Amino acid sequence: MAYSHPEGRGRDPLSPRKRPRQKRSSATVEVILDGAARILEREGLERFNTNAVAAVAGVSVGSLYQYFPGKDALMAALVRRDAGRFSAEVAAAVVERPGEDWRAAVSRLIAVAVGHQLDFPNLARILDFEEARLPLDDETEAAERSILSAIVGVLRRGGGALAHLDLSQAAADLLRLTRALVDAEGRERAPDRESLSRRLERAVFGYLTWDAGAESACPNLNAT
Amino acid sequence: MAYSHPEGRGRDPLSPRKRPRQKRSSATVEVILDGAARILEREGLERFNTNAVAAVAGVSVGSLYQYFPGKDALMAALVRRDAGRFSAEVAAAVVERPGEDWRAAVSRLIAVAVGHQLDFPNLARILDFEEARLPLDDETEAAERSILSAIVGVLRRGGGALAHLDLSQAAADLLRLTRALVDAEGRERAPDRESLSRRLERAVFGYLTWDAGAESACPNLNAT
DNA sequence: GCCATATGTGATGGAAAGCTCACATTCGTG
DNA sequence: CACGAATGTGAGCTTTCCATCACATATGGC
Repeated sequence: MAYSHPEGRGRDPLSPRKRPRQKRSSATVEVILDGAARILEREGLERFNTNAVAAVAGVSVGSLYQYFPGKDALMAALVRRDAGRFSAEVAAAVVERPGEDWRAAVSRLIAVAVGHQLDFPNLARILDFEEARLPLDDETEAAERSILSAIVGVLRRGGGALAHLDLSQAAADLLRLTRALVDAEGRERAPDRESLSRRLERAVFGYLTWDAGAESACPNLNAT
Repeated sequence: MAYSHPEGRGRDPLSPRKRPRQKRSSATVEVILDGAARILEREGLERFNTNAVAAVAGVSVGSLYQYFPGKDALMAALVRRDAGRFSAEVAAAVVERPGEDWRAAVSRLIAVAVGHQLDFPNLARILDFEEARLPLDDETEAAERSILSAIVGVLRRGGGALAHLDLSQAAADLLRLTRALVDAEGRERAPDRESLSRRLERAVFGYLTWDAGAESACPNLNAT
């Protein structure tokens, strides 16, 4: 269910080469993706090559090339898998609880981002970087759109308080901003999820609620 | 003045191999760095290799290897040069104008970041990415520290309004957050400096002034 | 168990990139 | 201009890695 094109034997260097038809081969594909993810997390982009991935995955290069036409296709598949997972987590987080404030949903989104990216911080950073380089396939793009519209949906619950914002732009900004701070925390020797979450809420709610003209109307904010 | 070690012929794979002694060779080093920057900006990390850099720079590979022991040293030199430049721009921006509000200095910092990163957005993004991988030399690290402490210095002028913040942490967060949003804007087809600056001010001042408990005390911020 | 198909293997061809070295050229100085 | 030192050159050696293919093994329906 993760492959979007028919059996196009074609020449698209990013689409998977063929769809696994038996359990065995689906398992192989998963093992390869896991191996690739592991190398990116532990060794970095530099050591990411098809031979190393196959070796770590415990399969032969030949098997890898049965399913992926090249290195970039493997990368694209990783991006797609990750985007899909993140999208699903986001979708789960934005389900509205009865009577809750929209801010609660935003906090859950922050928690999802932290949980998702901080487990494999190097991998997350590399995928983020590579995503900018690779032409995204339909599935990945759909996942990204789904993430953004979920965020927009939550912001809409903010009603008048956020009426002055371009919600699409805000969603995109908040996503990038969050990823950046989580990335940075992931590079620390001792990432502190608590501190990070507090700073993220500050950044996110700050972005959402700051009003250029309102400071002077709010004495507690600019006590010089 | 850009090289920190004596004539250590040693084996440090990141330090420049030798210091240029004549004008001619200093020019060569500059041309090489410019070529490297140009390739990163226009072709990306993938096509960044010593042969291509030498070709674009109009020198032979041999010349390149006279001054840089390897590809990573070249990259490190680019990072160092960029960090130095940015640090200088920041230092100029934080000079206090008589009677000005600290917010004016923050705005100047934002403008500096935008100006610095948006001219060569791909290069900026790649250098940022690679900086996380390379062990930074003393000079680069000093430049980074200088940037952070300049920011902290500006935040100190905020006085009581920012008293509740960990200023070092805030400076680091704001820098990362700003870089992330500028990067993203740089990838757009038609980067909009105006819109970007507005959103950056929102993000930065929002981060600085948001107070978890203050919303309900400020009616204009949460009109549901 | 048999066969067609799917899947797995890894030696190997070939291309790309890192880097060196023997030699050529230019510079600065007397 | 003469000479040593600094700098520049690029063919080509070496290493790394992408990718294929001829062949081997496994699977599932009959």
